[in-house]
Amino acid sequence: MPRPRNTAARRRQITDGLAQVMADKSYGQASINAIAKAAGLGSGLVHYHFENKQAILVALVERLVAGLEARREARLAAAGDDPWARLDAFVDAFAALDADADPAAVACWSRIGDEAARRPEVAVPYRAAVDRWHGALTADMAAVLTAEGQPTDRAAEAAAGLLAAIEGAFHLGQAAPGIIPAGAAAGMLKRMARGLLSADAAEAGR
Amino acid sequence: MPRPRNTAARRRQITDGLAQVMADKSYGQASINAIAKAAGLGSGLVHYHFENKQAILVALVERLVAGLEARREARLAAAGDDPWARLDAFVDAFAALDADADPAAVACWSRIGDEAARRPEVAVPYRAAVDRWHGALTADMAAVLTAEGQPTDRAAEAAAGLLAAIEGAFHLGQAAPGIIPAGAAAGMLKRMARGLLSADAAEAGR
Amino acid sequence: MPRPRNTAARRRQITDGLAQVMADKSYGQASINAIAKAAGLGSGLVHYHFENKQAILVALVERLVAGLEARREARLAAAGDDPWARLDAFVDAFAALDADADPAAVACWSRIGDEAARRPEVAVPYRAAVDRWHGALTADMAAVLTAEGQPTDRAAEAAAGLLAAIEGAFHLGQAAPGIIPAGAAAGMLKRMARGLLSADAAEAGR
Amino acid sequence: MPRPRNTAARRRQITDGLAQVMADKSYGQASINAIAKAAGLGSGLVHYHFENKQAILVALVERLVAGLEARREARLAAAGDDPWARLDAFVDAFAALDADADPAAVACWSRIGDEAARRPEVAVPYRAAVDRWHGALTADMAAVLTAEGQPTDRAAEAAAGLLAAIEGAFHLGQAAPGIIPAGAAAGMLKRMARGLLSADAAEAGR
DNA sequence: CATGAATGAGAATTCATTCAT
DNA sequence: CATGAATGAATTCTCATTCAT
Repeated sequence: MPRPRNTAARRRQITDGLAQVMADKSYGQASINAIAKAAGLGSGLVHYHFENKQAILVALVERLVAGLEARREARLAAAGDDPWARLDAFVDAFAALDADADPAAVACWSRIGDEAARRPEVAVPYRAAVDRWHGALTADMAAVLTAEGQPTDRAAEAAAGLLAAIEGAFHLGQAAPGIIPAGAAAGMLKRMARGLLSADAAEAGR
Repeated sequence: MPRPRNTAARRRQITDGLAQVMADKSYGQASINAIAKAAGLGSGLVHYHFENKQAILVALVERLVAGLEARREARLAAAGDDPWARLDAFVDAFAALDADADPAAVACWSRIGDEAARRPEVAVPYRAAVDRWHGALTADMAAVLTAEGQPTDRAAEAAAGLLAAIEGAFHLGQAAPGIIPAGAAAGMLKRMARGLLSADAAEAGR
Repeated sequence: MPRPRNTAARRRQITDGLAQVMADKSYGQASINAIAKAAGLGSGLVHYHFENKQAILVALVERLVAGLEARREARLAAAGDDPWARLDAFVDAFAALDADADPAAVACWSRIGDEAARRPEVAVPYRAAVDRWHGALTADMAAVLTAEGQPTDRAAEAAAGLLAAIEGAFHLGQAAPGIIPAGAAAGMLKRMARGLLSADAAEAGR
Repeated sequence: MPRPRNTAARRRQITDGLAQVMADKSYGQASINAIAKAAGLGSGLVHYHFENKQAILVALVERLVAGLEARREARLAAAGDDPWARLDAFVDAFAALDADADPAAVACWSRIGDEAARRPEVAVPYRAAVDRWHGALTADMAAVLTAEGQPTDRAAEAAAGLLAAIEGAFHLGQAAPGIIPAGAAAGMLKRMARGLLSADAAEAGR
């Protein structure tokens, strides 16, 4: 009659705690004590459930990625096969993160890329997600280009551009709040996507 | 006969040191000792020339901003009054940072927005620069829209979108190297700018 | 119907676990969790069977001592009353620890003296055993000296010397493996014992 | 006009502090704070002068080894070429450690072998010293055997035996104080050396 | 008896900042 | 101005011990 296992719930509490702290502080400033306090747990328990601090960040990245992908899946189901609708589903999945109930997630995501650039363990799930998204976007964009009778060789680059714009919207939203009007992000990103795929604009930038 | 003043040179050495260290580590991980070593100076000297560590970051932000604005000024002179050329000058000024000799500056800039979001002192010069650029871009974009007979009310939002995309290109370049093909950033950004300003795309995103 | 008692078996499992862990780590580095894992038990159970961590070490010392004395008893039975044979039985009992199946015990023993020097509770059984062995050795050595017509006043000192050499063989075997050739320890120790008891060598060291 | 360098003196203070603490506690129990207090320094300074705690131990080992070798050199000069005298010089160099002013060094040395067995960095200087001493002892013992017309093939093993006995005298002196009478160690060890080299004893241990 | 979660004190280590020279 | 030593608080991590089940 041992105490029932609750590792999954505790790990979730702790990653939530990190997300809350990272809404105000950087990952480096998020002390284990602050995370534990935000999670309502003793500090020793954090290291009982996680090997080290970085492992919490990795788990948080995995959770945020899974959440984003779940949002996208939900919207893709409604989009059917229309390639523009599929692109919009992608953008909306990210923009909805902003609109939805989890402001901590937004603040975190804008910081995670930087941590990934310096910490190989964090880079693994981050980069895997980015590559997955880049592949999916490239396919959707190629479908758009094909439907419009254009060559598809610019699809990968255009997908990278849209990813960059999405990431940038998160970052700018954190670093310079108010510059992007509330609710404007999704429309902005869709217009940029259209610019990336437009035949007219193809010659811009030589 | 007083020793000749060399404060300006020393401050430059030290901000350079910070930039070098921040190419590999986050600001939080950049210790004063590491900065001093990268600058080729004794560690005690750092606090003689700077009140505290954050002041170095502020000075670095100011220097990077000044550099970017100098690049833009140089290109604007060549652009004359053509509004599209002025927009391209903006994009090129940032993209050139990438192409130019200073990879440390690129790595730093992608990190500075995050620090600005958490540190009021850093936010001051960062936000001032972003606001300045946003105003200039808004004006340039309004000029484009006017020239094309469109209403200018979307100019501010479009300017925010382009800024976001520029920032995003820096961030994605650091966090997921290789996703954006080398040399492709400027063209990508210009196409996105055209998308933001296109009459056709105006209805995208409802 | 009460659950059958298994305390003795559990205590044995746990002291075995400590011995295994101490073959690789020092006592200080042997955590309760590691001991429990090596014993194949849950960590909470350790403190059910032992008051505290040090009690495990004390129990282990008692077990190793009992094992050594059992080996000596077995060999003494074969040695009869011949004083040289009794001395050899002592040496062989220790050297056999080395040759026998329990390398963990060897590694432990070389560490236990050090712990005994710092922890009174551990010192109690350790010191008692050493004193017992010293007394037995002194008697055996006195018998040898008497048989050879020499005075017995050097017996106690000689016994201490042999004990030191035995301990030293364990320590050196751990700290500098290979210095003592495999299988050479027993012969070496017996020759040293003869040196300690030799009439010729009596004047050495003034 | 910088503050004068005093790193060497500080490192010496700190290794002395470790030696003092290790007279009462094991290395594992010797906290940085305790070492710093024993050295009369702030705890932060310890890590300014040493990379980490283990580096202090390594430096201490090197210092103790150097001290022992200096003692031996001094005695060797007086011993001339007489092989017995050279052997006695070795034993006396170690036994004098006991008699001399530094009881902390004795307590440390008895512990260092154990640490060396578990920590590769500590093993390097320890093992190097042991190998050096083993080589020197082997040569001296071979000279003795040659002078007495015996074959020299047992010299290396005899040297290992004497080293073991010396180490054992340190350990037993710590773990069971009083067993070895004060001042008796050197004579004991010399008699054991004679036993190891005696023609009569050669057949002992079969 | 048994399990594994929980606690909290203490350990090593880092580092911005201050100071003596 | 400049150097590098010194300080002490903060941080991550470990772990014996206790507890709920």
